[in-house]
Amino acid sequence: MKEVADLNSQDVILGILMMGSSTGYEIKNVFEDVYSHFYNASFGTIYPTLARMEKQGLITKEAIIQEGKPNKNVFTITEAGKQAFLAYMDSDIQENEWKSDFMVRLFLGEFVEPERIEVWMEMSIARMETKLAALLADQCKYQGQITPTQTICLKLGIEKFEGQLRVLRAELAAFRRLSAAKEL
Amino acid sequence: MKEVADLNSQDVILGILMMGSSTGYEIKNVFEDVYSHFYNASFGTIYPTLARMEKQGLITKEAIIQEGKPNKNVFTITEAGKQAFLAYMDSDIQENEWKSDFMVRLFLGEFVEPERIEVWMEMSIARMETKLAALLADQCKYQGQITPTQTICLKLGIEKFEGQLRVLRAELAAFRRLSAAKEL
DNA sequence: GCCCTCATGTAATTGGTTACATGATTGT
DNA sequence: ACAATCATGTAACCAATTACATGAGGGC
Repeated sequence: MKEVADLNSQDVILGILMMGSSTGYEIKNVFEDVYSHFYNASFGTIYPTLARMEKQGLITKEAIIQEGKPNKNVFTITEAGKQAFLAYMDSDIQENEWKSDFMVRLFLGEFVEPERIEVWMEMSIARMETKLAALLADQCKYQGQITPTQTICLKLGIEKFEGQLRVLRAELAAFRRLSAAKEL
Repeated sequence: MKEVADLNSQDVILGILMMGSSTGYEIKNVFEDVYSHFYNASFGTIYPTLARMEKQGLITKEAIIQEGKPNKNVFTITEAGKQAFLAYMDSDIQENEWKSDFMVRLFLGEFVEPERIEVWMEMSIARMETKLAALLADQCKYQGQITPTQTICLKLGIEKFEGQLRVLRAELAAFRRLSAAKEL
């Protein structure tokens, strides 16, 4: 038996449902939008989890028949679900987990040509710029209508990308100067 | 069948073994030391992976009999292993994956009392301070003997924690002012 | 007496991913 | 024609975690 439950999709979905009833499809959108820089889950996780939660009585399902669009199932949290959510909020906070293929490569950079490393860094910068832009857009979009703690989340995300970009840009420039100097 | 292989322990272990022969126990230490802010793996992953890799001919095992200490198995990368490593380095870089229980809670902060949020933030700050201190210590310890790209990794890690700490400290102070104002 | 370091390994479980399957409607 | 949006779900697979098992030596 597992002694300390770590962060799982059920708890996060419970949290999303605390903010209002929702469908599996909408939950996926939430994960891709605001949640994207601190959690994620696929349809293959969301739908079976929702089904299990309903069986456990944590949520209820209401089928909505739509015209011109596929029917959908709206899930609502129950009293038991709210208690499960509160139990999660009461549990110890698990450590952040963070896996970066880019940083693994960078760490092993000595085994590839410098040009490759430059390309990696450029790609990484481009990816982060895209994500930063998305967060900045979110900040404008949701301005005034999100809670104070949600604002902190957003700021933390923005700072993360801005900081990484700052370092990466400076290091890429330095790296290029070094390569240029070697070629002479 | 999986079309795009994502970051896995085998590739990372291959990379560690490129830097020199090592035991499972030593690899675990590497994960807990320098790698800790961008990758991690437990003994339950390391030993079975090493065994599989040996069977596949990617590495060779040499048993070392020690006195006063348990015997150990030193693994060395083979030619086939080097090729597998290079194939990994040639593959597309996977997106960073990042799950933060702390940020999930923060996002759902409206459902708990403000005092709880303060405690969470304080805890998070303390944890990050510890990790930052470790990285700063690494920077001194390995100064001059790590590769340029490894230095970038270290800087990226330091910046990450410093940035998060900056935001968190400022927001905690603001949060406290808000709470104090409400109480009057 | 107790815990830490050194050192390796297995077994049970599980949480999650990818790929597949289906299908109407709307926009380019 | 083609792709995207809306919408739900299953099946096969697997990578990884936790807990357990073992055991000597050194420091407190």
